[in-house]
Amino acid sequence: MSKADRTRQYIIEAAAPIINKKGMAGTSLSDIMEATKLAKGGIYGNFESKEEICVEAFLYLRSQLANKLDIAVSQGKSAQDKLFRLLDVYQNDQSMMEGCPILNFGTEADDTNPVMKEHIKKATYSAQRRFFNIIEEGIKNKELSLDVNAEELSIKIFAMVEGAILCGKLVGKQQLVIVLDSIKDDFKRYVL
Amino acid sequence: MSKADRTRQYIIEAAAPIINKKGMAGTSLSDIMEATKLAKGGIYGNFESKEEICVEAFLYLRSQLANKLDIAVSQGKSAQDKLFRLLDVYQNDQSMMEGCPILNFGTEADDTNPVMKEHIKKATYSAQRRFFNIIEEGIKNKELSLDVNAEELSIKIFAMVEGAILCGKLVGKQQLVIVLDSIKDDFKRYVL
DNA sequence: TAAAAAAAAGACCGTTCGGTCTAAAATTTT
DNA sequence: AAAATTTTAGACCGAACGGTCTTTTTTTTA
Repeated sequence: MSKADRTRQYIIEAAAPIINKKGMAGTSLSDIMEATKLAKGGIYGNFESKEEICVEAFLYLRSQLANKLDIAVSQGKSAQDKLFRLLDVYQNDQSMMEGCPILNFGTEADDTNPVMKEHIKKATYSAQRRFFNIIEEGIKNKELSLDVNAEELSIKIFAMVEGAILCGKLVGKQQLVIVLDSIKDDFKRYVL
Repeated sequence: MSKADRTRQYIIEAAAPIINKKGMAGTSLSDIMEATKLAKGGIYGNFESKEEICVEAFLYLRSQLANKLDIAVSQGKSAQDKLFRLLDVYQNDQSMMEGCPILNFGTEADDTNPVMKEHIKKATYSAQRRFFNIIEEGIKNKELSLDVNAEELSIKIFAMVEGAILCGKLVGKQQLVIVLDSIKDDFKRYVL
């Protein structure tokens, strides 16, 4: 790994939380210079635009979160256990404190930035697929009622989680907890 | 209504959809000048900062949407009818096409703009209260099961709606429809 | 309709923006 | 360790930013 590769990664990791918090338009190059303690040359030697940094920052945050979620799922012993552990990451993980990157980047990019939007769309699909896989496997293993529609339910749960995160940020964490708990309660109805 | 009052309102109405779409940081004064066909003096004679325009734009969008939602509710003949009409506005109304202002402004303001955040918090409460009132009245009128928790359910439905709008923007309208339909299905379980 | 008051135009301000480029510094290769 | 290469610093660029102020135009009052 060359010096440049390490610096590039360092910049991404330093910039990502700032961009996630202040938004893409709201984050200036000087914010990134300050966070990295690097001068302009150090930044632009490794990236060709602010936009590229934003894209990489999103991909980084998304993969960080995805790793944690995947680990939580893999530790679950049943469909219900997997789902509950997954939701607990959304509820408690430190890196979620500044909000889900899909939510933060998604609301800003949807109307303005087609490249970014495509990345976010893919991230959304894969987040939904994580729920889908749990449900489908649960059905296959006869843990869950046969009449659950895995596709619809996974989309619904994803929407609730994102809505819950929004409520949590706007009103207070108690609303996040209320919604995530009610996802769990709803899910139990399908467990055989 | 003085000329200034009319111009002020005109600026708000012209700027609001742009700010809703491009974000507060992403909307420049020249964007607003272009949309209003007004010069700087015309803008700054009526507002003292871009921030003030953003706040007024949010309050305008919020009240426009609230009116439509309130009308839909008032036309409903039962708790279920009221809720379904309300959800149909979220699903079909033209002004929703560029996204819910609570979602758009909320994700941007939560970490950066305390004044704005307070307005959004209030808007969130009142959006949740609209669901709450329908549910509580439904219980009172013996249309709904006594064991529904109106507070939790209203928060949950709100979260689902916001999540649904996000999914609709990121992936496609079909996901909005799937989630809103499943809110309806869930609700029917409580109808006596 | 003339005088007074209010509102809008647009030149202007300093600052910050994203981005470039050369020279210096650090790293890598030999 | 010396030479060659890569990487970083930071001065510099034009453009665009939010915001001010004086002048002109429009509206209101008399």
